[in-house]
Parts: sequence; structure tokens; C-alpha cells
Amino acid sequence: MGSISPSYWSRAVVFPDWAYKPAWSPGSRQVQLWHFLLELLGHGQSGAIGWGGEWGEFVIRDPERLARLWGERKGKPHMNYDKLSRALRYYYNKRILHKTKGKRFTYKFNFSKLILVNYPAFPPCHVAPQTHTLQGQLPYLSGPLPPGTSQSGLVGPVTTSLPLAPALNGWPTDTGRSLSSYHTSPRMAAEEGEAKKRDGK
DNA sequence: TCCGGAAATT
DNA sequence: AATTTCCGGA
Repeated sequence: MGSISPSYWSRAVVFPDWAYKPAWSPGSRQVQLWHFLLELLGHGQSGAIGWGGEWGEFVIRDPERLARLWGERKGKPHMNYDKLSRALRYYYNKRILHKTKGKRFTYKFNFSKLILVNYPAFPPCHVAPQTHTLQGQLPYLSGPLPPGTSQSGLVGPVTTSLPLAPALNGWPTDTGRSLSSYHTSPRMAAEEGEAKKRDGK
């Protein structure tokens, strides 16, 4: 209960400008689905999606509406939840999302990877921050820094090496890798080896 | 509903 | 590369 409410910190989520530039503009990328989700989650007005019980967990309350909104953003008028959810499932391998099994329309962000990277001291993290250095082009946080956070405003793509806090809540199949062996470069470590193509296939 | 392969699209 | 589209299967 003494923790910071999701609505507080999610409101501070801001995306770098490249996330909004048109794809054809040099050095820019299209907004990605998880950007969009955090955006809606942060403003929390859509009603199509909302935070769930656990930290990072969210529930899609109106799947088809969410799909419609996503379709509008991407210029895909025929978007639907079936297709959107396929995109979400692609995030499993990338370690961006995880499905909360048993709970309908419920997924969970791997914030230990997405947020802590650029905002080390934010979520209640009682573990001593280790010193892995990451330089990301990930969404970063701006706005009010929580008391005790000494570092600068973190505005703009983070170019400063920041202490990275260790993973918090367990990631089911984190292959013992968690946050201890990141050789993270610009983008998320997601690219590393496109960890798919299991031998069984 | 949810999953993940495959191919197509941008 | 990140989806979008389509779909058979659990």
C-alpha cells in the first residue's frame, strides 16, 4: 500500500520524439504497440485498457475497441483483437510482455526491462542497485522525479549511463538471465539473437 | 481464448 | 524489424 500507485508513475512515461516521427523520416521509427499501450495506460481515459492488480499488469477491458484505436493510430482500418493479440504474443519472445495465465485479456509488462533501465530509483526497489550500464532509446521518464532521485531530468534519449536496478518480480522463464548479463546496446536487448527458432521446430 | 507458424506488408 | 494478415490447433 505504501508503494507508488501505477497512475502516478505511468503518467510520467514519455516517449522520445522518434516514436512519433513518421516512419519515412530518417532516423525515426513508427510508434510501437507497447508505446501505444503505455500511452493509453498512462492517460487512462480510454477505458479500453487499464492497470491490473500486480505491478505492470494490465487488463484489456474492451479488446475490439483497443484494436480499433490501435488501427487508427497505425492506419490499419481492419485491425482487430485477433491481430493485435498476435502482435502482443510476439512480445513474449522479446521479453517485453508476458501473459498472465488464467486471467482473461490480462498481460504484464516486463518493466524491469522497460522502465528501470531509464528510471532506476523509481519503482519501490529495495535491492541495492547494481551497476550495469545501459544506453537505451527506450521510452524514458520525465516529469516529477521521486524524492531521493538525484539524477538529472532524463529528457531526451538517454545517453548517460545509469545504474540499473536488478529485476524485481520474477519473470517466469527468465532463463536465469534476468538483468545480470546485459550487454545492452542502443535498442533493447530484444534483438539479441532473436531468441526464437527453438531446435524443436 | 490463446498460441505460434508462415507469409505478406510497411 | 515490427507488425499485419491468415489460420490450424490446444
